[in-house]
Amino acid sequence: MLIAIDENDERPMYVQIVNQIKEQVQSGDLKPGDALPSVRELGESLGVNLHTVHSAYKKLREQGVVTLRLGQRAKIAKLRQNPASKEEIETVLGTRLKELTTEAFHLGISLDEMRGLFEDHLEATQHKGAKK
Amino acid sequence: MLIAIDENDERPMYVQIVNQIKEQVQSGDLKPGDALPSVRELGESLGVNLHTVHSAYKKLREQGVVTLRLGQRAKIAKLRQNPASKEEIETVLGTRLKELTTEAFHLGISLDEMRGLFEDHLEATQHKGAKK
Amino acid sequence: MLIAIDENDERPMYVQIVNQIKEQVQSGDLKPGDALPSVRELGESLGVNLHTVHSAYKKLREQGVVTLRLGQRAKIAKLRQNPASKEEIETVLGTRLKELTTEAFHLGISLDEMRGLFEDHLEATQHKGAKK
Amino acid sequence: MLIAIDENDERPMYVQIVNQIKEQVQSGDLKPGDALPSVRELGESLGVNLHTVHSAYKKLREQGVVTLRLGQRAKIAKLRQNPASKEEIETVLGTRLKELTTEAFHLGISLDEMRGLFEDHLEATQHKGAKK
DNA sequence: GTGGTCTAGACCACC
DNA sequence: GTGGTCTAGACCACT
Repeated sequence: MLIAIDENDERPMYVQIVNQIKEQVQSGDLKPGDALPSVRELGESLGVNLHTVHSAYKKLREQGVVTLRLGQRAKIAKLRQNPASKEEIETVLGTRLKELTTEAFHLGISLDEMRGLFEDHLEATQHKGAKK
Repeated sequence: MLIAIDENDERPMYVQIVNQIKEQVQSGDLKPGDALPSVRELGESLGVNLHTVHSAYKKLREQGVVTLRLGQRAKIAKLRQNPASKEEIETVLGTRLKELTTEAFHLGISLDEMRGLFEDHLEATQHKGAKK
Repeated sequence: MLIAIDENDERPMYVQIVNQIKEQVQSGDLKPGDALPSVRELGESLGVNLHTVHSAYKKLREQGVVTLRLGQRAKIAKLRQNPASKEEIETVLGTRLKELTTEAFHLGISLDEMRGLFEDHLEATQHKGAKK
Repeated sequence: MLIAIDENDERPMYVQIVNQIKEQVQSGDLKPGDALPSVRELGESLGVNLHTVHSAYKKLREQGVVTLRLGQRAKIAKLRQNPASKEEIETVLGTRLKELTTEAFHLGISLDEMRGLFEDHLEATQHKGAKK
């Protein structure tokens, strides 16, 4: 469990924690059934309020990434079997994709360069997943 | 100038305005030199306070998308000629790309499907840009 | 944190706040990681609205001088390691240098006197930085 | 008389006009007694309102750079004989010098580099003055 | 009429 | 408690 708060990242701390845990699930560092550190442990090691860690865990439960049970540690949930509906995918990812390319455009990047960046990223992700 | 505030969109109104104007610059609907509506006009037509529009315009200026000068309407700035540094690109887009694929993973989408979505979006963007 | 609004200074209050904080970072009175007063506190102590302080803090964030995160006090950011590009330096400082000497000329000051003034100022700055 | 409004320069147009005329007086392009273009001429050639040019000329008169007489063109005034008092110099230039070095500091420029920049600028100014 | 600054007060999300 | 957003209304400087 390597989680770190990036001071330069302006997003709320709990969002950073959520994202990093989700990334570790994706990469395979965390597998279904694995226990997460207790709220207290993680809070201490990150130097943040327990409250903050707790709201991160709650968010992860909402998204079906972890399961929480009173008195027990949070556990990574089973991966979802059935993929989201096309509609949901479009709503959640479509907007973000659009914004990503708009952002790229205003940074002066061509669509082809963007494509390259995306491919590189996808490959890196695949390899990372493979080696685990 | 077609801008609309989506009440269901949880992001701040001024961010929605910023994004939509940036999209219109990307699509070619707005070209360098074009004048934007005054903060009062746009505010009225959107049913929001002029200050909200103003903060959107300020954000756009920060990002080099528009130029603001006292006494004159906001104008679309000329497009940046030299693309951002590799570093900046990586910081700004890299993180977002990573999160996008993580999001996709947790929606149960394979990387190949993700690639398809991305390609579709890129093509749509290219055609839109071309037809203008 | 000694900040004061100069009523005779025609520049906006928020700019004065920005400048004074940047000076204190330069002099070493404020160091990376140091927390700034809350917008409410500083506003009260200066006798200005908290929004005025807030817009100063936002400007400082734009310039990379402070980091802002919801729920936490503004903090002095770590100093930039890699200096600005020659281009940026020329645009930002070149114009101001040019105007400074033009101003000096019209005040009847010779370039040599100007040089003296500049040297004096530079030395004063160095000593101030050194003694901290 | 080569004057141009820089669209990227956020300062008021009249300020840009004022500065450019003062620079041309400094460089020797404009000499005491020289007539400036009429408000109408300059306004047309710059594509700005007469009002804007007029307020620039008024500002120049305030600063003793030009003389205005009803029905006549603005004329470059005699250069000031007696330099400004030390006090005035310190008030006008001291603050700006301080801000310049603070700006430089936050751009990651060392005081020595700053010194170099200043020297370069001063030399360029001297040569320009000399060749006229 | 345009953007820019300031005040005032509200409510929210985060820590 | 903190900063972030939004409203509302005032006044100013610039075009």
